[in-house]
Amino acid sequence: MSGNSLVKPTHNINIPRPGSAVRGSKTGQPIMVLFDLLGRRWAMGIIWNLYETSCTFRTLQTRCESISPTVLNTRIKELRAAHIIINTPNGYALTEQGRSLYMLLSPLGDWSKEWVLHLRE
Amino acid sequence: MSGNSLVKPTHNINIPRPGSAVRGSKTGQPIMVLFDLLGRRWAMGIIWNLYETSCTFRTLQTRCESISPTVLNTRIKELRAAHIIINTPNGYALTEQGRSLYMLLSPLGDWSKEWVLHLRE
DNA sequence: AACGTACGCTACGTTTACGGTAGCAATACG
DNA sequence: CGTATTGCTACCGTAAACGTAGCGTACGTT
Repeated sequence: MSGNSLVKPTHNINIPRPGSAVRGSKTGQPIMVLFDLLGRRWAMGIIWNLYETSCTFRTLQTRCESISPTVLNTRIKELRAAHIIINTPNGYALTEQGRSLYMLLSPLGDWSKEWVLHLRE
Repeated sequence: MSGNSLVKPTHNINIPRPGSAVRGSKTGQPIMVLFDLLGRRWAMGIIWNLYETSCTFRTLQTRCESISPTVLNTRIKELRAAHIIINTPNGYALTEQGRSLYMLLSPLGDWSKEWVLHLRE
């Protein structure tokens, strides 16, 4: 499945692809494909943690405080297939696209702080 | 449509709350709490679909092409608890905060289109 | 060579989330 | 009365995620 020649997976990973499939969107609108990709546990957290510095599998695992290696590996495969992260000699890093995606996610940081304050009331 | 029928959840829903818990973040950083909330299936899709017009439970279910009522109801409870959506006489709608959150998610629409084009190569 | 260490990653069993279908109670209207 | 639509729940099977353990490789040190 998904003619992407990655390492043979333990259990089949279902990488969101535009135009077909993706959980729930028959039309395969790009935004829904993206939401499918980002709406998986730890996906955005990984992007967030990779922006400052690239890092190895294990340090990434440490930064995401409690992610299992199984899920981390799955997310890595998905995000690599999506060309959002890449494996460099220095470890995993955001691609150019990944960095541009981070720039869009970045404002959520400030928003979440305001949001938390508002929820406290 | 009756206003607020009382909430009697079948299975306990675990609503992300700042400061404690949330899947994987012991520190409870706001951004991680938000990622926990948005990184659940259909969460962002619901926000996306509610921006144009507010709509009822069933129409929302229709707009999200294949969401089960169980999950939709769970997401609604979570997003309501987070003050991102609200139940109005006209159906469910984004709150002021929800709309400001949408404004941040909105650029992802264009980004995803570019991203899809890049993936096709 | 033998040792320790860190690396990316997998196996596997348990728990949790999600999907799919059915259906209930409440409201509205004929 | 009947029917239709609403929000929402029950149930159950499947898929995703967690937690722990460990493999194989590549280093550096002694």
